[in-house]
Amino acid sequence: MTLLNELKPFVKRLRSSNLRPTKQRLTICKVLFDKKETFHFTIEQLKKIVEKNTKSKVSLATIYNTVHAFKKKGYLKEISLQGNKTFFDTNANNHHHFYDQETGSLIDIKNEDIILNKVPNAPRGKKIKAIEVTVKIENNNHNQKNKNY
Amino acid sequence: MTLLNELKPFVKRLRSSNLRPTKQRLTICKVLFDKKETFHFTIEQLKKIVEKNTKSKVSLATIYNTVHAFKKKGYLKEISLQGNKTFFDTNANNHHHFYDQETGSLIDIKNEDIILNKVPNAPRGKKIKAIEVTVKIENNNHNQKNKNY
DNA sequence: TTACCTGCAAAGAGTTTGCAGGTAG
DNA sequence: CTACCTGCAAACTCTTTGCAGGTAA
Repeated sequence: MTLLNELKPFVKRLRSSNLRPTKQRLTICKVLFDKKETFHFTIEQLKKIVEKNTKSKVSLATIYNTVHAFKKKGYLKEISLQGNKTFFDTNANNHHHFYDQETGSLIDIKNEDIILNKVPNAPRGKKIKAIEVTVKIENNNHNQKNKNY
Repeated sequence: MTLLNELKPFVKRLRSSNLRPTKQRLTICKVLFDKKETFHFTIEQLKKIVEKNTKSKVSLATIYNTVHAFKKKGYLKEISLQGNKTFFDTNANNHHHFYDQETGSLIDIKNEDIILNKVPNAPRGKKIKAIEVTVKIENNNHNQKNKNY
């Protein structure tokens, strides 16, 4: 395939992870990593975006394969949320989120905007691997709405 | 049915929630609320415990119905975790957890053991509904083990 | 009697897997 | 040529729903 310059870093990244740089994977890389802001997605959403980019269908299995490979390599992080859908985050560092359950939207919280002043000791025989804070948000007028029920 | 004294509070609780105190629901109540410590469970786990208690089968649909009714009433809380299974917690107050992903076990963190010193402002038009901290833990020797891979 | 509840089975939603054909190296 | 990858469909897991028969009030 034609190797555009903009794709070279992704080819390199894939190669160094023992993943062949296929057309599908390069598009997924471009969607995921070619942006300044981190971004949050479900498998279904990613599939739609990738298909819009390539203007052709991509198999669900390929999306799952690639996302899981990237997760294993540490390029993506799976996010803990209520509900059945799995969210992923292109910011693989430990950080925190706002979560609006009504809309399903996720927003990064800058690390300096949350300060944990006290952290418990891990249970015997265990150690702390990561700390994740989820700040659940809702519309300002939520209570008023609820008064009708 | 025979109304044992120990069940009376549950009958009352169910009645006040407009739920009929059936045999199944009373057993579920006993399993969930008749203990000093809070407890964490999946639907599947609760089903097994309830069946052991009643020494008879209970329908999955009944477990789901009842757990969701209790959640709506505020007796149970759904917990945010990675993965496909939904966990519930008999401690419906806002509090935090240790989560060991290797074993799937959840442990409450006492509220005073986590102090958030700084909390971000909610995005425009939104307000904070709850803050949940998940402290992911793993075995102490986890890194050593991984050195083999 | 009436409204509600249970159990079963079917249906849904999200995810994973097996395999035949295709592609990178 | 060989190992790996893609796409499709089937399978799986967890959850929800529809409905007939049963139970509380």
